[in-house]
Amino acid sequence: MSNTGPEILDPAPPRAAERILQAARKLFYSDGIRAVGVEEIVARAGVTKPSLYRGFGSKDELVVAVLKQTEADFWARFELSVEAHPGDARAQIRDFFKGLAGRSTKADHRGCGLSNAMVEYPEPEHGAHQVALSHKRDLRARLRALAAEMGARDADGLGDALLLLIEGAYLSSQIFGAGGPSGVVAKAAEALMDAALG
Amino acid sequence: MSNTGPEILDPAPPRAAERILQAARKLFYSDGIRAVGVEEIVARAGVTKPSLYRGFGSKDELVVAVLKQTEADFWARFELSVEAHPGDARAQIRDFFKGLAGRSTKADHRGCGLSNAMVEYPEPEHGAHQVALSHKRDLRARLRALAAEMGARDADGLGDALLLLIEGAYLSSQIFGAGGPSGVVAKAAEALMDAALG
DNA sequence: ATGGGATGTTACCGCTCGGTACGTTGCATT
DNA sequence: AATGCAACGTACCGAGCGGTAACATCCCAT
Repeated sequence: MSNTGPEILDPAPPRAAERILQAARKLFYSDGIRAVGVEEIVARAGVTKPSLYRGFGSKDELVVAVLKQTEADFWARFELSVEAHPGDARAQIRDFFKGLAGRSTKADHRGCGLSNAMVEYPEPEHGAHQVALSHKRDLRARLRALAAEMGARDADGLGDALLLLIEGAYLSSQIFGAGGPSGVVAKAAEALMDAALG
Repeated sequence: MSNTGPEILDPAPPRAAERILQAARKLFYSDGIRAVGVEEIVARAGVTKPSLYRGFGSKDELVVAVLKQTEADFWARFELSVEAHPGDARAQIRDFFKGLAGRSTKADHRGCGLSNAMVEYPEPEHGAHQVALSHKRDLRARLRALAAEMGARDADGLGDALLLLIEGAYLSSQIFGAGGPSGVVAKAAEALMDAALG
């Protein structure tokens, strides 16, 4: 009642830009980027349009900011799998695929926001395209490196094959929802690794 | 100069609706559906807007018509692989994956228009979503049936794994362009079939 | 030759989009 | 208490969207 001073439990009330970023991320992910207008974003964020354009120069810049955060979260999850099994590349991959299988078989999952952005923005000039492409290139290199680390004969081939499974799980998850083919992604990855290590 | 009669070299000038359908298909495929306006479509088709709305009730209906044609072409290609190797399910799959690998590693390839439509239209009510989903369900069933036909222990598992590779190639092709991971999709499919047949 | 379907032409509608000029609030500092 | 300043809201804009009305024209079949 009488607490008029700075809020202790929430000392930094989320700035408008942060609320916009989170609202945009949810909406872009679930509905698609082009399908969501700035009006809907600010409404969901509980702010107004000028706040969006003060924090971000344009909708496109907001899209880029959202995708960069998506990428950061991806790598955070990925490194979690890596750190869980130090020095064991195959166990790291196995761990990651296990998590992927779990996420990809949940209803309303929409795969990878970065992959989806590549579908929505084929033009190489677009910022969204560039962020997503750069991330996928990094992922490809990372998978190839892990494949080499686990001693695969054709490391690049195994890394690429694993990437195909990952992207396939992303796409299939939003096509089929729960009970889709993504349920077998971890087992398929095992089979490919078996074959490449044999 | 004096040729005012019917054109001999082009005796059946394509009806407006047909030209619109083909123009829309190219544009939707290369640029994305939401990114293309009706004005651009009729310009490319060399017709005018009322012709579009006489042949198709709305843009959404045109989208559905385009996707249905895309689906028909897909099955035509698929059956070509099947008929090329009567009674040999594994050879049929191998043939299809070979063609898939070839297409998916060409620059400017944009994967599967039906998969892309699922990304652009997550809402189950949308006609584009329904056409694409129905097709993917059919494809899943078909792959599972072929896996059973070739004697896989876990036929459903193999069929789903092959579907993951296919969708992965679709997505990867438009992410990486030429030289992408889709180049290994046929080899990966072989490895999975080997593992499932023992 | 003539009627009718399909097409082209032109102009327009309402709506929503991304984006902005300008006024208002609230809080820290002095 | 007055001031300064950053953050926010109100109200608006031009453009492009999907879609339509009304009318002229072409071409083919009868």
